Amino acid sequence: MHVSVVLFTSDLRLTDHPPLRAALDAADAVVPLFVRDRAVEATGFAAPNRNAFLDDCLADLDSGLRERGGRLVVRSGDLVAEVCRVVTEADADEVHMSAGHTRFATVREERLRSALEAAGRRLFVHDAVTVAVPPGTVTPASSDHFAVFTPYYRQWAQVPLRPAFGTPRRVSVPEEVGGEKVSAHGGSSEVSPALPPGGESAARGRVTAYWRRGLGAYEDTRDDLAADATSRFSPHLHFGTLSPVELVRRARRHGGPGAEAFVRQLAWRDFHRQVLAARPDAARADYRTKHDRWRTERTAAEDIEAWRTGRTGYPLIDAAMRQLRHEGWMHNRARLLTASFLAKTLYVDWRIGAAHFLHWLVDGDVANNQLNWQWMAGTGTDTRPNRVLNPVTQAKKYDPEGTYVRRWVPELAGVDAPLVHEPWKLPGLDRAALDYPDPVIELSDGLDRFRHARGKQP
DNA sequence: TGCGAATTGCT
DNA sequence: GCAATTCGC
Repeated sequence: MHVSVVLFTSDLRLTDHPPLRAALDAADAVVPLFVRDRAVEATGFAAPNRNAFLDDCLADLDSGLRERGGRLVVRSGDLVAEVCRVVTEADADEVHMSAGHTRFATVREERLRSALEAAGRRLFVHDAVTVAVPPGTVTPASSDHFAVFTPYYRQWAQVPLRPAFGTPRRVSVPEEVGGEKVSAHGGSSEVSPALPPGGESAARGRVTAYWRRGLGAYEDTRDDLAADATSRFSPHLHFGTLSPVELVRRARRHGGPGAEAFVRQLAWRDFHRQVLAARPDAARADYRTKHDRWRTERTAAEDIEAWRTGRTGYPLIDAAMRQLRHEGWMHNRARLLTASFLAKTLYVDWRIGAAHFLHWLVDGDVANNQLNWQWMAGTGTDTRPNRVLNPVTQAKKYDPEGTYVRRWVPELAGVDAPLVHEPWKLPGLDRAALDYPDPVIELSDGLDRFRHARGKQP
């Protein structure tokens, strides 16, 4: 009897899953395996919200497999060692998994390949599972990756997508392979109170609802903070409970300006991945350094703490930072504004902001998070000079009624727009009654105050 | 190789 | 509208 192993990573679904399909085609039985890799903790990118969401994903994957006559095998330890152990126990010939695009993922993949080949087994790594268009598929004439989104997108849009696979009817799993008990997360004090549920079932429910109501209006509503009309697919895309290939295909079939704008945003995921695949160090180092001498924990402790806890005195910034902690999620427009505020207005090292986001975001993703932070900090792929988003101007534009601010900052619940966005302009007595902090910095002198610290090195 | 384009801010 | 930088053709 032929047995193959499907190693699940950031692809926790049964629908449109090329490694699972290939494993089923190659063997009479498969072992669907997930390894809680101890080494992930050491990357510094693991976090309570994502661990809780992951528990939901695994529980749902397990029940999906059980409905099809199988089950999910979960192990803990060193990923390479555990996969080898399972391969031996099941006497499997081959292992199928999807490609990762961080340095951690590619190094781990190579270790696994060597270990398996030494044991006479084969590793198959599948592309186009966690992205629609894999890194390296399209490149500019002069480089191994695109550094500007628009020319990338023009080519990306021309790439023929592979067909989307359906959900397998039956998955038989050999009985002799054992694993840990799988159950949905029980919640803990570390986890955001309004964390969304994980798992492919929840993801597909969200797609159905969004396709019915949200997608058509995406172009017009995606930047409206109060409407909160975005898809909220991001955690599902991060954990792979949704397939990017399937989403792009379905959106294109749907058609219209909303679907087009939505597909364009999905292309940003692939764009950031092809940058990170070519420049893995961009997860921690400047992609294009400007030799900034950032303020740090040591020199800006109070400002950083005010930003983290949502007490900067800029209502929109504070609303967004509180939403992040409460939901483990933040509106994309708010991510740009809070990042600009920390990196450009407070002139704090983007890594400090990126680390805070990765701690709380349930969709926290090395490629998207780090490269978006770099984009906003001016060290990334955006070349435009000194782009500072003004938190008051942007608040009036994207939250004109102040609804978003009042939703997250109860101190300002009784203040109307436009003053809700600049409460320091309220008459003295009204302002004193608010119990809301004064701005940590004047917008006008923000950059000037720190610019002396910024200079080119010889 | 000159030129359009880039999740924009400020006048 | 202009700012004023870099990519990619």
